[in-house]
Amino acid sequence: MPRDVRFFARVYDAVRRIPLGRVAAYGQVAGWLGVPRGARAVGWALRALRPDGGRSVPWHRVVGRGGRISLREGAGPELQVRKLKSEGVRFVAGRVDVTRHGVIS
DNA sequence: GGTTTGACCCTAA
DNA sequence: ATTAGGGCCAAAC
Repeated sequence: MPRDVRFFARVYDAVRRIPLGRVAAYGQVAGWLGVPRGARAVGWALRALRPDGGRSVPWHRVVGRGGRISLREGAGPELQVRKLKSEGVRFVAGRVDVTRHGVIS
């Protein structure tokens, strides 16, 4: 893997290949990048996406392990939930139904 | 360079 | 079920 490619860019590419209506965990995305323990770094990359508004990256399809929404306060969590629901993603007890919408790998 | 910061995650209590 | 603590990684200070 070319090391000259910025980590952020690799994260964004990985997130882009999450199909509509499916979700992936931060740690899962990290695994795709070859950094199994880099979940936090993935979150860090997505946080940096904020100024952009995430228009080119489906950031809302990335959730915590077990389908938990990681965004803490403000308009964050609601926005993510709204976007997911608009894609047909189901929620159970406040979490994404990961058995149903989790990515296949 | 060392230190701090997070949209994490696992384990133990 | 909920909380606390520690380890993780990459970028920003």
